[in-house]
Amino acid sequence: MKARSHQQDEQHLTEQLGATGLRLTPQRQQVYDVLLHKRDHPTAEEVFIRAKKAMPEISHATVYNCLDALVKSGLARQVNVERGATRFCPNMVEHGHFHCSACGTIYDVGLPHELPCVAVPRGFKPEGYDLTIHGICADCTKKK
Amino acid sequence: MKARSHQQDEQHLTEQLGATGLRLTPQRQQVYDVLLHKRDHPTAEEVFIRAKKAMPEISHATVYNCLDALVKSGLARQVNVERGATRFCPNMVEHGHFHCSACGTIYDVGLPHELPCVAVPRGFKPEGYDLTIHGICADCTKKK
DNA sequence: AGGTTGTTTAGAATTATTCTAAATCTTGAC
DNA sequence: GTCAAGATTTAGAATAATTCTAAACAACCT
Repeated sequence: MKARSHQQDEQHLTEQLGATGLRLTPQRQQVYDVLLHKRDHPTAEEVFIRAKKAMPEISHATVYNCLDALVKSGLARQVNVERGATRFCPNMVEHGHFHCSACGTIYDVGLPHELPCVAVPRGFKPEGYDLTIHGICADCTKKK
Repeated sequence: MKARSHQQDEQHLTEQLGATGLRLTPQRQQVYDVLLHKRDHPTAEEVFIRAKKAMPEISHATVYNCLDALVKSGLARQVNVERGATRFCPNMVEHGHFHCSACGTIYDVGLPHELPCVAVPRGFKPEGYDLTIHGICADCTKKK
């Protein structure tokens, strides 16, 4: 994993947001920091709780707004593996997700390189894809 | 597509539900009929509205219960492509989904046969996977 | 400075889903 | 067949997830 200085980080954020016509605000910075800090695919609610520790005045709606801004700018991905709250993931390297149906944990997993050979019907313009594998993770397999 | 007689259908339902310890009830039959009738990946709410036409007394909670029963018994799949209500799909042949980010429509798409070569970490037990392709469908590409 | 536009805020509103307790139905034991 | 046990349905309340609204604030351009 290539480390990035704080300053580089900030510049990266500013650039990516800027390219989408959005500004880098302290709130967006904070929400992004939360995502980077613990990469456990938190829900918006969890991000809200964590962000409040460093920025107690931040509001619910702002967290949703910031998350949307990050997703639109290509700084984070939305992850929907099951009914319930959407989760967020700052890992923008191409990867899939393993969803443990026993404990609910979501793990990032690598993808084979030749995946995008899926045939979409004529005229359809694919822009990206999500792959989720459902099953039982190593921890839960052991416990049982 | 192989057609099935109504009677075969009913037997299939009874068997699949029975294998999961569940009964075939008129409500479950009705909900399944709704899914089969129009395969547009409806939300639970939409299924509720459609089911009510034939069975006005059916309740909200029952539709959720029935959908869960069908999913548990392998008669339908849940589809989560974005934030918002979960959708349902009675197509149990292996396939992926194309989600049009312009109109929101979800299309079933075929999958290449050698897909499951994704490497999951040691100790993980994969049981199934979902593939969603995001992009613009043919209709929306034309319109623009 | 002044106007415009983008962003945040608190809280209300809406949407999606689950829960609860009572009523109803099925099934198996007698 | 009748009855108890367990499964299912129902209406409505409760909860969870997300979006909306209007006012305040901030940054940017001139």
